[in-house]
Amino acid sequence: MQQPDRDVALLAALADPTRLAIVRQLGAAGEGAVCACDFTECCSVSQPTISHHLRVLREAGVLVSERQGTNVLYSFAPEFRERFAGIGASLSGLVQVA
Amino acid sequence: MQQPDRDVALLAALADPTRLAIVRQLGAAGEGAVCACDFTECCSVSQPTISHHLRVLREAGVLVSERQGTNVLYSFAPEFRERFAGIGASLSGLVQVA
DNA sequence: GTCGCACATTGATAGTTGTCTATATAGATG
DNA sequence: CATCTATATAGACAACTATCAATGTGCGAC
Repeated sequence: MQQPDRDVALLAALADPTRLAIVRQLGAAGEGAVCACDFTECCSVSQPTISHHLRVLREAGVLVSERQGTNVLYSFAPEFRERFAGIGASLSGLVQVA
Repeated sequence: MQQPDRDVALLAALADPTRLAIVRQLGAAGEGAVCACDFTECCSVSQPTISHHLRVLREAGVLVSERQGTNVLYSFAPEFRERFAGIGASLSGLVQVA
């Protein structure tokens, strides 16, 4: 065991079929935010489970949330793309353009 | 889209501190291959544990192995960089160039 | 052959995690 | 206030996984 690695946490957050489906749905939606209620369709899991996965993605720095009335809108964290690309670069000299 | 399982497996393979350290050490070594015996230093885990992690990375398509006498050399799988970049692209429209 | 080295496999165990049901909170509305 | 809707949290449980000690396998040297 070593000190908490932020990159490991980011990769672990994405390394789940439900969470990857959530993030892909958000990516397909473009730059905008998506209501939490819209994530219940894509994956056949219960609402609390979706909420749990959204929390994991939030705490890993993948997503950010914003209340709007009774709904909660989710969008990519500002630093996410750069961080993911940075991991690729550190792994294999991958060069990336946002 | 249709087969998130392979991508999930790739991300899960990288989402471990020991395995990420292995892959980073390999990335730092440039294009060449690295002997399995050289991975025992970076992480304070036993030899069977390293062997287990190398197997996970191999089966996920991150690394390939090649025997050379009593040693086993590990290097990046040919498709790894492209696959990792493709995941980033599918997530957030990230464009990456190898 | 057999000895020693490098790596892989097995079996067991402790810790982590994804999932559920049940319940709680926050906000809008009448 | 009462109530409905949309998320979040709590607690429990099954499944998975990282790890180790012990053992097995493959290869070169003597």
